[in-house]
Amino acid sequence: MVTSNKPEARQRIVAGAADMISRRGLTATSIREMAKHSGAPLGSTYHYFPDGKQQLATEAVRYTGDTIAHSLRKALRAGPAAGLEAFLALWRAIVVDTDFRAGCPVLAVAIEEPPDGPTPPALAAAAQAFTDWENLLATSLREHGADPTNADEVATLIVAAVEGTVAMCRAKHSIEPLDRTATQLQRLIQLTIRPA
Amino acid sequence: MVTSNKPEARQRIVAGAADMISRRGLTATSIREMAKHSGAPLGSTYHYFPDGKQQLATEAVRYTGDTIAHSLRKALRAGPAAGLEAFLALWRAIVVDTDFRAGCPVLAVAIEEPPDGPTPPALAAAAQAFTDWENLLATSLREHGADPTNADEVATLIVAAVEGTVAMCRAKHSIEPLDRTATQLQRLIQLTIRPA
DNA sequence: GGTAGACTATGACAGTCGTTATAGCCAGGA
DNA sequence: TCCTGGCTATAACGACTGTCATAGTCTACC
Repeated sequence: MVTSNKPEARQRIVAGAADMISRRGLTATSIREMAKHSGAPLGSTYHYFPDGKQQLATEAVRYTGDTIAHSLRKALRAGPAAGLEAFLALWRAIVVDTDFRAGCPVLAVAIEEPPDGPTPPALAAAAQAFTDWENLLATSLREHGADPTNADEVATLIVAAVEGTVAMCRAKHSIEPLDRTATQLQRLIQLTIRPA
Repeated sequence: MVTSNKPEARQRIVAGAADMISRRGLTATSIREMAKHSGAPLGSTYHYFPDGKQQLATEAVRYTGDTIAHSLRKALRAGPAAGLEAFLALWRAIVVDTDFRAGCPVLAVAIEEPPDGPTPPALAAAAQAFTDWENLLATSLREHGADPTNADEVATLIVAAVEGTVAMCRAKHSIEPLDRTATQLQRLIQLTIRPA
């Protein structure tokens, strides 16, 4: 604790914002709440993120996208099935540990109507996060013998299904949907890497 | 136009609220906007829905859940594949017709953190809508020879995947994810109703 | 004609929103 | 010692939030 922990403050705000957005959604989360949730003063958020809420939200989405991608990449070194296992475990932990209150901030940003004009950067970051995850899964599937087209389609299905299942778990206050989805997605992976 | 169209006003408000929630989310949509969006005065919303925003949101979710369930039930009479086809077409139309601005109000409500205390009725309605859709699909799968456990799991996967895919389409401003998901879900249905 | 009840118009309430401005703190280097 | 620059504290801005109360209009029936 001798060294200043100021450099970490910015990071903490981003992580806190991601958590908050994953619970409440982007528009429904105020900058004041994000600041308080990460123990930072309101003034600091505008110091670190001069472009305001939009910039903070964008960095929060990118942070989540990169964090998940990093875990996924590592797990996929043991093959697609292990990668899916880790991907599911990751979301399961988030949902269960927060008692079904938190979910995915990328999804939350994705389903908010953008204002007229150019696509807001936060929405673009959400699209990028989805694409990154899909690419990681598709590459792994191809490397294990999947037909390229099938690999792309299954990768998209996995990301979509997991995102949707997390939402269903929150609504039902149960992780059962995630267990069901897990079984079928694993079955599909086996079918995909060993072309019938 | 001789008869009064007042009885329809309430219905219009509910439908308008569902559309609005599917675009912006529940908390991010104000009662004033919902009223204006359906051409009703603000005072009328509190006349028809004395319990305020919560009641209106709940009815909007139920309305969407029932509407989709009705279409799905009808399409499933031609079998699970036809049912999935119709389910996908339905969401595709919503997403494309609104230029990727609207999605599913049930999902939108499902991912909003409830306040402390009892589960809000809108969230319960979202859970019910998901369950209804799953049951329709699972029943149809069973009726066409699927193993019961597989039927339940595949039904959950279908609902989750479609919901997630709609969100991905909105983020990417493209219906390609829906096409990919469609192909793989159809493949999975064929595999499920003809046990390997 | 008159009256009851369904619906609407209007305005207010206390609170929050995103954002900005200004002034203050408090560490580091000269 | 002073001073510079990163960070914070405080207050304010107009606009918006959910909700309610009141007064008004209009329609349908007796």
